[in-house]
Amino acid sequence: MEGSLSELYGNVKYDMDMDMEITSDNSGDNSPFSTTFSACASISSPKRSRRAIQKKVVTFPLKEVQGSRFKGECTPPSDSWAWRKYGQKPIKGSPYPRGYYRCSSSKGCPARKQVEKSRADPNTLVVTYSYDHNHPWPISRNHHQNRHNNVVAAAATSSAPTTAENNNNSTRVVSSTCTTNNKSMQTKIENNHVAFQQNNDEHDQLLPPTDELAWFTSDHQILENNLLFSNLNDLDMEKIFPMREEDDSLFADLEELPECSVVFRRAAGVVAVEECNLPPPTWCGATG
DNA sequence: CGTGTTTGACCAGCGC
DNA sequence: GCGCTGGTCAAACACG
Repeated sequence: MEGSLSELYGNVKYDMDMDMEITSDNSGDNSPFSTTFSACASISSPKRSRRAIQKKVVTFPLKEVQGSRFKGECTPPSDSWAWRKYGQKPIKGSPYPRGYYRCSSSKGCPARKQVEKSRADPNTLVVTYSYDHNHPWPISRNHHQNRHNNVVAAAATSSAPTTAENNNNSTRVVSSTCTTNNKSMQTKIENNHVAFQQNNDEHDQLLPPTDELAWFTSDHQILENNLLFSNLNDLDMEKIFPMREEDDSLFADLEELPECSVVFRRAAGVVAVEECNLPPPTWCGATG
């Protein structure tokens, strides 16, 4: 959950150098999460190397975690990634052990994360993600297919003309199909794709624009930013957000999307995220 | 059988 | 060089 949480929620800190820190304050954001990027002393990468690499720290209020399906001591909240625990160590000065996880979504993936309770606040769970700083932060379960796109072009087909941006020969297209007459919904979608474009240089991820709406994939995989729904099972989701017949026609237009595309939907709208001009994979090696 | 967890051992970095 | 600390390995085990 964190990958997206980091971008979608909370106060974000960038610490790209040992002594430099850039803080971005999302004022007005009610998010309970906070995120820190840093490139100080290290975790992982080359074996046992402590060289400087980029890492990202996300804190979760433990009550939020416990309120979801992820209950228990230091169980990390879901980030729609597959993580495999490979170690746990007691940390000096902290009454709580630190769990070590590596990404198991793809063979050879260098992504790591550490999970521990905050020693200062036992009600806070601290998750530290670490990657080689040339690599994007993984966000969705499909990151291995989609991570290598660093430009976003957004188009709301319901109301706005298709726009596209190109950078580094890589393009991502976000097309929003609105099926409702609800003007408020259309406005939200339009605002979303604008925000998505504005932030695309930092968002090497395959997610629809961030908003207060609840987006999830067509197969009811709940997106990371929907903690409220994270404790619902597929049956519950089907009851709450039934796949209507008319949705099939909506998705018919998406048949031309590349195989790596992910379709996000909502109760009254559909967002298709399309990947174009995929460059060769540079990170995990495994792609769709 | 494949995947994930547990846990003791191993090893690199760092401070003294 | 030595010891401490933290990150990783890998065997054993659990589970579906």
